[in-house]
Amino acid sequence: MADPIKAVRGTRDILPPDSALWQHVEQAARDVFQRYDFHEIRTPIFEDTQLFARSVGEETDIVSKEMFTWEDRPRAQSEKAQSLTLRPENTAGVVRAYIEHKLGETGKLQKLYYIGPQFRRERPQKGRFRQFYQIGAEVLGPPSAGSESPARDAEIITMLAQLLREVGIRNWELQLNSVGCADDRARYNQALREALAGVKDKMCADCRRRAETNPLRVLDCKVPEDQRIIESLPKISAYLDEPCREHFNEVRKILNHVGLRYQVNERMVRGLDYYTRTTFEFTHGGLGAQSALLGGGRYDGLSEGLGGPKAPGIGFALGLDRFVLALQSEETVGIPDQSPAIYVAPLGQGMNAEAAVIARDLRKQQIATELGDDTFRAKKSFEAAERSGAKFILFVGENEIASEQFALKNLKSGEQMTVARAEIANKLKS
RNA sequence: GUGGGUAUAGUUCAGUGGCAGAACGCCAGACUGUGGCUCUGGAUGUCGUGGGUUCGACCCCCACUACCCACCCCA
Repeated sequence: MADPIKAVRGTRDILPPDSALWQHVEQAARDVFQRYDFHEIRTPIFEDTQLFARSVGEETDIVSKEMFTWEDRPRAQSEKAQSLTLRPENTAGVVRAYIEHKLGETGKLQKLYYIGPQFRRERPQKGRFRQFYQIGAEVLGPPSAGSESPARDAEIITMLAQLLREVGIRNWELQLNSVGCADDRARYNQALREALAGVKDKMCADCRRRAETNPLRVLDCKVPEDQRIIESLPKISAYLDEPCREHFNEVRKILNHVGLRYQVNERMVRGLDYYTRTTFEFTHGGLGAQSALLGGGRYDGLSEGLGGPKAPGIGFALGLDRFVLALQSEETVGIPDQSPAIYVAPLGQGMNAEAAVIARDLRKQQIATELGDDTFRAKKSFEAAERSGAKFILFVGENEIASEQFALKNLKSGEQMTVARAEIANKLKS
């Protein structure tokens, strides 16, 4: 026999009953988004490779080594070959759609959310997959619509805290930072580079390398011996210009006022080039090394970088895979019960047809119903009913059909009653 | 891309250089209209793949593959 085909590395199947947990998170997100006036956008799963190169950044790990990219060969003389890429994140696609459909011309603030798979060709580990799922939201629009306001930053972060609460994740921490505008970051990068030149020889091998390639990454180092040196390096806050400083202060002021706990972490570094000003990350203790539950930030120059109008924005992406892991690590949250309310058991020859009518009618009345078949004895029906998780079992036999009175039994309590055909649904609802 | 760990029944896992195991689960019967208990019986399988050592390898050696964890990076 030929070798069976398996799911490719870094991909997986989400099976019942786990899929119920995924639906629970997705539903909670849609509910919260609705209340904050966010609306769903669905963008393509693959895009022109250039979209990600120009937004996420050519030099980032994501673009330089983690994308699934292929050449789409021309199929007619008139077609040109095009480099396509499975989306490694969704913000670029949303901003592309914003530009393409001239959403800025409406003058209205766009508040958009998405739910869907993303793809990065990384080595899989706990909480990290090659096909993974993100829920995200973006607020963007022309500055006249208020897109630049710190109120938007605070609103998004407040919404996330509410989402976490409603999903049932308790054990989280919020870290906040401002990376300033492009000029601020350039000056800070320069300052870091100079400061590191003197001390990097005393640091770990990774830091020595990062001091050259990407000084910001040094701040992320976890080697204990390096921490004192890192503490002595210049802080980003000292390099923010006045408008950026004020913006960040206002975000913090609002968050303080709504009573959200957070930590300013000047060492929090995010790996996408488009972030400006506010950046944030919610972390969770139950996730192993990949502790970031969700992350996001402001991207005031992204639209222009993609050839669009000025359209400041802020957004986030949360890792659905990691949300589910976090939920599973907090024992208080169980898998939602999706079992049927009733198991309809035909008893004896020729009862399948009668049972099918009853099951159809129950389902019409919004009762989740499982239907057996008449190859089973009564005992087998009970066993199948138990396995289905149904709370009730209904027997459909010759006696019942003749009398129009049905035996309805509560599988948990053992209580049994006789009910008329028309009353079955009512009994279940009561 | 680098490092470490693991690979035996549907699942969780024991195991020994000489017959392939347990628990749970599954199937059948006792028991063809009222179960959950019990009893009896049954099937669990390329011991990840390929090679080597050996009279003999699931076990020792080598290679490969897959999965897990970590680095890196991120959600």
